[in-house]
Amino acid sequence: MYGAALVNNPSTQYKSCCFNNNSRNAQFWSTLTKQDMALLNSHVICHTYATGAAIFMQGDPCEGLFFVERGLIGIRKIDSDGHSYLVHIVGRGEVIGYRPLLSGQLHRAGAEVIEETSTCFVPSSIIRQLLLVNSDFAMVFLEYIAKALGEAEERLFQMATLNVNTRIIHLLVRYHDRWGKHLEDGSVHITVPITRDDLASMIGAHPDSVSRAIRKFKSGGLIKTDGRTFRISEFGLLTEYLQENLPDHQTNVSD
Amino acid sequence: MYGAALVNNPSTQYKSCCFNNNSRNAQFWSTLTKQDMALLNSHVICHTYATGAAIFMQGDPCEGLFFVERGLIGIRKIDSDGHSYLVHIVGRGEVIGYRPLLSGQLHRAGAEVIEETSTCFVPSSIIRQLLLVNSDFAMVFLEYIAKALGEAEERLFQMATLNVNTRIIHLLVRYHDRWGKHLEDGSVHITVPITRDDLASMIGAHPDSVSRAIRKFKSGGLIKTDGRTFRISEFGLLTEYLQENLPDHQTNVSD
DNA sequence: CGCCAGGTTGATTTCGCTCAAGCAATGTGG
DNA sequence: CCACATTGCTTGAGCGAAATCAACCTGGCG
Repeated sequence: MYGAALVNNPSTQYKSCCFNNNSRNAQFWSTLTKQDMALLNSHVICHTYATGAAIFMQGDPCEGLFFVERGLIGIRKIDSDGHSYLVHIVGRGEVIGYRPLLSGQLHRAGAEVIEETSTCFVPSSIIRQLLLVNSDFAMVFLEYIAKALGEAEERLFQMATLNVNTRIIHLLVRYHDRWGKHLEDGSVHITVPITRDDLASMIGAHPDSVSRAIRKFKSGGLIKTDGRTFRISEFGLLTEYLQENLPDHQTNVSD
Repeated sequence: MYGAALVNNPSTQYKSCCFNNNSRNAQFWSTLTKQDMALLNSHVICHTYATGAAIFMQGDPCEGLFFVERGLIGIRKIDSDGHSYLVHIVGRGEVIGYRPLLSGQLHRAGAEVIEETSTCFVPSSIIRQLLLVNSDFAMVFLEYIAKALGEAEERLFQMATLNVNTRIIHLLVRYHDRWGKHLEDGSVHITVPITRDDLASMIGAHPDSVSRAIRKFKSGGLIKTDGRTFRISEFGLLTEYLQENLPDHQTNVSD
């Protein structure tokens, strides 16, 4: 499941799989020179994981960084009583493992595959080397992590000030922006294949409450559901809900 | 209140105030070369703010970074209805403004002075220049922001899973670690001069609930209070509380 | 003195958690 | 192919934590 392990398993290795110029990768790797790219490509280990596979485990030391070429990954935290919380969902074009890599800490959560995923693993030492020799690359990284920090703080603020219903709507809006499939009839389908339990843990609520909230939204005509697919016919209704239904008089500020 | 403004006000300027080798600064600036330091010192603007002053306002563009030489600063967010939330307290040796600087976003919260504060302001352009020419400096910055991200995610997790009482204890523990004054009798005094309302907003609760929780802790012998000072005679009692009183079966994991 | 902001407390209501039951879809073994 | 277990999800009823509302207390301060 690990870079280190993969090195010893030639059958899983193939290189240079993702560092060509595809648009989502560009953001991250565009600053690399030919030499940098050569270094990267000589150490990258690409691998495809089946649904359910573990990419790394909570508590593991961080061996490097995984660039997500394709697929969907869940970042999960488990507490001492075995309760499990999904804290992030990571998809195509994103990177995981950078926080522990840069802070020198252990993985504080595990990564598991939600949908078949192809990743490009780059060992910590190579990333550090690239950061040191290529300052533009370091700047891109700084910007990336600064934005991640902004998002985390925004979520923190929402968790502190919004009630369950509103948090669900916010989650739906985020899902919509990231994974919404716009159909010809103007409606949007969002399919995120996680259980209600995981969905609930993402917003800090219990599955029962989520169920009730969703029922309410359905009866209110905000959404339709079919299993794990949400259908939104009019996106405006969601944002309208946030405007009208200010549980603590909340609205988004200055961003 | 601003770097830009300060430039036009010679009376408030004085330079090279903080970039000598004092231990808390070391973390951040130790990687700078003499040339870097010269550049930094030729552009740094140091200033002392009185209690209540605004260092920057929510929604402002980010002009640079403030290194906190001394004092205490509150980071405050205000929503569209005028509700105010204290989201951070920043003290000596810490830095504010780096997130919007690096992400290229506006300030999403304002900074106000809680206790008389001396800051060293460095314009964005200089920081960016230093990050580009000195890769060790960039690495220190990456590590700093990665740790900040880790803390934000930890708080997010706690906000989602812990009840009000436990969140207060966690806040007290954090205060203890950062600002606890250890007295000769073994007790620890924590004085953070913010209102109960601000304290409540920091943990996502209402002042009434905080009041009740504190009363409970007092009657349970966990803490004593005198205005805005908390007295902790035995720190172990706090951590014990967290162990025994697992509202959602929580304990800290893997960190 | 009266006023006001900050703080505490009590009474009441609301929200969301807990627990338990039921249901549909899927899987499994006879 | 059916009986049965399992898993994911929903729903209802009851309860507890925390918000809300209102009263009151205290210490500055004009």
